Amino acid sequence: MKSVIRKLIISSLDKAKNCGELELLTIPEIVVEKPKDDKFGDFSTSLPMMIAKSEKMKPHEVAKILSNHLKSEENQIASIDIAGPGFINLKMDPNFFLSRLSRVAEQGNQYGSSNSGKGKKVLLEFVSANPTGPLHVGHGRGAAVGDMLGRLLLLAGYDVSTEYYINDVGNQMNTLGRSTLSRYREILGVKNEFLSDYYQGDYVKEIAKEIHDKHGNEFLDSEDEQALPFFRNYALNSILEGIKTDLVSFGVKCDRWFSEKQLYDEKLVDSAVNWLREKKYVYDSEGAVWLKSTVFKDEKDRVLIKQSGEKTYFCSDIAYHKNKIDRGFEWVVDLWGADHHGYVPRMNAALQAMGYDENLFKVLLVQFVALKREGKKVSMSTRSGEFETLADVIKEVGVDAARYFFLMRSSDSHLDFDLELAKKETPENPVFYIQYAHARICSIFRTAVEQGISILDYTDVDLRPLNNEEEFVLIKKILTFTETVEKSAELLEVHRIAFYLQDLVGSFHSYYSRHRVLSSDQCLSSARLFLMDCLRITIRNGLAVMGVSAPEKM
RNA sequence: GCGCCUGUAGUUCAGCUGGAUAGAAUACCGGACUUCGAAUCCGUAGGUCGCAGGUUCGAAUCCUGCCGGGCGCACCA
Repeated sequence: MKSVIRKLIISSLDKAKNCGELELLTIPEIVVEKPKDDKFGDFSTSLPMMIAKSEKMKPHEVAKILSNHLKSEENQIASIDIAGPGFINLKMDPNFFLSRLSRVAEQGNQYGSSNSGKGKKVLLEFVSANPTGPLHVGHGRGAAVGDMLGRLLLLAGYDVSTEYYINDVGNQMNTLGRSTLSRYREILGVKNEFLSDYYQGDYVKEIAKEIHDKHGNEFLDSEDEQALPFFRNYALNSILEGIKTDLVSFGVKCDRWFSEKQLYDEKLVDSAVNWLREKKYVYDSEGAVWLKSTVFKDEKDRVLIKQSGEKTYFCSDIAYHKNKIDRGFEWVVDLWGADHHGYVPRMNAALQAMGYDENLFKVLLVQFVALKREGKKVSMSTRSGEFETLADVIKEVGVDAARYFFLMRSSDSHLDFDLELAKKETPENPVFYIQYAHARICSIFRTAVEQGISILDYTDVDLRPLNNEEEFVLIKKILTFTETVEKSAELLEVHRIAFYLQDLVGSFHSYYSRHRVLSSDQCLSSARLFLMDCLRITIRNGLAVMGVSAPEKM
């Protein structure tokens, strides 16, 4: 909607320039806003104040010129005012909104989609939790945010793929193997020490038990080095399967599972290092191989290959990101837990060393989740084994509430997840408030059918009976859905949709309590039903992009 | 010590690429069901936007300093 207004303003700027009334050597970005107070109209722009200085005119004079041109522009504008220090306020003709409302029903499940992403190829990497234990709530937030971003970018016209990077090599895999082997030996009653840096969680015992069930005492006399590969791989696969299952049951879709091991097998890590060496950003020192990341604002140079000859995690991660870009992605977005933020500068440095534009790569940091139960924080630590798993949370509060709670806050703010609140089926719980609205609208349609009131198609319905204030509040909010999606996608800010829905649905409940949709007036009933249909579509599509269900009955 | 995030109503949070009187939810209090779902609505009240300077027509928003909270600063991943 705002883009329509923006076009009108640009057109009147052109006219003013052609008439010689304005010089317009430079034109700033044209900002169209919805004024906070409705009495200022439907749209406003502060443009006169922004260009007054360069035009050497007073804001009011600029506003006068522009508003004269706007007047002749369109019959869609009901009135134009110049207000305050130099705002232009526009009030639109009711038909401006009504004609756009028809398109909502026409688009149906596609309403909200646009081409603002212009088919840009985006790769979203998210979760990528080390396969050394089950997903916990922190991963859950990353999963929910990443999955929603995928849906959001798709809706906004980006060509998006999602990926999970599996760290299936390195020390932690060995530790996992040793942990499992040690538990296995415990089952066999073989004396051995379970070291403090082993993975403490009970899931390791369960995996060991599974191995014992299938293989009995087959590894009773095996030396560590003989047995470890088997235990490592078994545990890895078992945990990975668990992660996949958790994600599926959380409604999270992942297009590709990318293995770190595969990067090594295909020699992509070596070639990335060699490539950087050719570019003179790699040097040898103290028996190790280093990247000159300080050239690109990292605080110190980083080791790629250790004295031992092993490659660092950073090293293969460079190869991975190079690979992403080689696959043709134009925007590479990573979601990381906030505890990895110190890693951002070195990754940026690595990509710049490889010669890529710094806008190509973007890290979105997802802040921590503080799980609360009856006001008390629940602690999370993989090592101690006292963590709250994602699966447990889903089991307790359900997928819808869990996803909604993860998605209702800005990713870069710390999240208090109140388990008791998420479980409540009362209006304090925001997700129920929205779902209830949807169910309530569906109920109106059921009643309409019972009463034999006809539900007209968008091509047949006469919307003119829609004329009260609350109806227009609703209509205007429905019509901002698409731009909310676009903005949310562009800024990678998922929480905007939750706030939008909360606001939209609040207006609905308020409307509902003041006006009857169904009455003896057929024309009025049809028009209002149509409005309800558009609203239902918007709520459903909004919840869908969050991955939350829109129940017809509750 | 250095770096990143953060500080807005009792609480949880929006608003942050500068705009008009700083918003919502929740809690508290007071109202509203013969009529489409009261899982709802309406109303009252609640604020030195952490503090202090600066930039300008205009600052919660940008800059600087300070204070408080979270998280990082590995030849771990």
